[in-house]
Amino acid sequence: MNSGDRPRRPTVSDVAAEAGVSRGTVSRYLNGGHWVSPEAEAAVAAAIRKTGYRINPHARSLATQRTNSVAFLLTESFERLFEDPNFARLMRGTSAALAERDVSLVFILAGSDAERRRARDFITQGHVDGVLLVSSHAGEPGLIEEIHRAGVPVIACGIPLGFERKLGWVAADDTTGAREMTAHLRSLGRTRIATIAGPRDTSGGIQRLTGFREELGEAFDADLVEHGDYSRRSGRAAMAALLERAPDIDAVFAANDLMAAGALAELAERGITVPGRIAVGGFDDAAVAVETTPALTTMRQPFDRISQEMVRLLLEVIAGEKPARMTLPTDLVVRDSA
Amino acid sequence: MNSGDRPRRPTVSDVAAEAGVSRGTVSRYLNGGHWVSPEAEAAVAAAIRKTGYRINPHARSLATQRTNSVAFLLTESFERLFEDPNFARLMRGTSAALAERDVSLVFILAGSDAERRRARDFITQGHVDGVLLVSSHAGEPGLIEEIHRAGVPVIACGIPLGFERKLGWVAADDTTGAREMTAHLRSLGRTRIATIAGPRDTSGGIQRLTGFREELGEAFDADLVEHGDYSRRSGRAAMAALLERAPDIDAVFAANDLMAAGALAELAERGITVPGRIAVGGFDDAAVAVETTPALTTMRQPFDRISQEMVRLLLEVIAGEKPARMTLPTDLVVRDSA
DNA sequence: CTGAAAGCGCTTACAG
DNA sequence: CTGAAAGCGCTTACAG
Repeated sequence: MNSGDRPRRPTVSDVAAEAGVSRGTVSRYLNGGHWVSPEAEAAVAAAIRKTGYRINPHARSLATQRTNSVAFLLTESFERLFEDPNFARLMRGTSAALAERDVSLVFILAGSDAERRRARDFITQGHVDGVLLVSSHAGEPGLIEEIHRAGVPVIACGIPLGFERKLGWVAADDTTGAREMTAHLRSLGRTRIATIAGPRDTSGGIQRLTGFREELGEAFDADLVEHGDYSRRSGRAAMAALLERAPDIDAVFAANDLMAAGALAELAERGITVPGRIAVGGFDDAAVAVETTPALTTMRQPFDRISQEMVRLLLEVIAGEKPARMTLPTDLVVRDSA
Repeated sequence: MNSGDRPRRPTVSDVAAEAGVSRGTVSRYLNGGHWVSPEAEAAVAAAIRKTGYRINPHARSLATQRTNSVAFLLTESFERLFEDPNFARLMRGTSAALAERDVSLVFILAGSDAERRRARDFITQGHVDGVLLVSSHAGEPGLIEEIHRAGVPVIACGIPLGFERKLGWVAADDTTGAREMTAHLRSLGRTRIATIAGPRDTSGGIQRLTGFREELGEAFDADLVEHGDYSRRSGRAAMAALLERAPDIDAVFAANDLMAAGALAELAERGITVPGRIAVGGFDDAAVAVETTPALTTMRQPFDRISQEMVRLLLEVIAGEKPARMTLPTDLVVRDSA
């Protein structure tokens, strides 16, 4: 630490001396209080109060081989982090779930190669007990591979392409969700349904497109598919492209709400009514869904549940169990756009 | 860690044995390579490669009493973090500056009481060598006090109200910046200049208002002051209130760009031309400044410089020096709104 | 330049 | 229920 004149921090030995017990007893008190008599317990508690003792996490980690902290690893850029609200929801959800169990969360952003290298070093060095892997893109197989090979427990958010069998994960049922939205659009009498799909290197992007295609069956028209990168801007561009190509479309399923919002902006600019002439459906039920005009009809992803399960599964793996996989259902939320 | 069948991680002893040197030599190699012969160096390097040795950070921290990591402590809610882009810029800037010196950053959000308690425990327990304190509000004197009392080095971003003498900090020259913007507005011939001030419990809010008042001198009219909380919405509401109270204002200085953007939205809705009838000036030069219509004239805060200096000063304090304070100038950026 | 040894502050069988 | 002792994996004077 800093200034040399800072008094030495009290240790278990100081507490033990003060309480008139052994260090072992103090340690037992610190770790749940099992096998310590009421008298000893009281004495130790008083001694801790009196000395102002604080446990030294490094000494403890060295002895236990545990850090009691996990990493939230986001392989995205700063820009994406702040643009896509889903990340914030996952951060908040996992952070809360972890707090309840008293394990701390260290947040790691690895958008560039240099950052990925540092993240790999940090994680494989043993700074954390496990990692919550959050990133839509399949990218960084190298990073994930190295973390996995180092034996560090990992639970991914969404299906980690290329690692679906090796890692545990919890994902929303994208295929079924996409089918449900598509069916909803058809139930409205729409027949020329287009989709603004997500990135091809994300499981969500792939599966939502699959669900869309499956539900449409014979009615599926490859010309009515345009890909975006989940950003608002890309949704707007995709909508424009779709309109040029097929002016007769009467509905659009966007693979996330941000792109749906972009599409809505493009339609508004062109004076095309929603849902009058074109119905629009999104995915996520992000905050933006209620801020657009008209408000978005969308598929709700259970982010809180996803966060909780990720934490639960990760803690299980850390405790020595084999990694589990979990798929959670989504819900149709009907608002005004479709 | 987890599965009991994971092979034991190699230690310095393994490397030493492999290289045919002592553990001390391996350690010296690991810490800069001073006082180790070229032969020993080569042998150790080879042994590390062969064994796949990774340093154990906890053992090292226990021995050195250093963690080689610092905290980025943000006493704001998740909502604010994602709404105010300044936080993201500071995160990125400090993160980059720290990466260069190979110290890691642990990000801590302490918006609620429970989170503040956890943050305090984490920090005073010795998980990090120091903290970069980022939060506009004076709030949490308790948290700051306890961290300070525990002897943990702290450098604040902006002047930490109540701790301006105790902690080191680096701040933009808010008073001068506000004066400059106000002078710019007057130079445009505006005479009824209002301000949407920042929160009263932030040094930025206070000082930008002070600069505004000082520059106006006799012309200052307390009726033309409305306070916001730095959010876009509050800027819009403040603009509306100002207009109700004084329909004749011909210029507005908003204490940050987000509020300026809110004000612009309100003016647009009322069909009031900018800068035609009312000129609008902001503060920050955030990304939003070039996205509004018209583009915002604003005071640029040197966030990159602020980030770098914060890191430099914190590392100094950690190294044992007394905390320094630093005020950085801002620059007028003239665009279209004033 | 190098090695032996002590020390950093905990935890955890083990014996009692 | 409790204490003595070993061990976790490094670093750092110290002596050579």
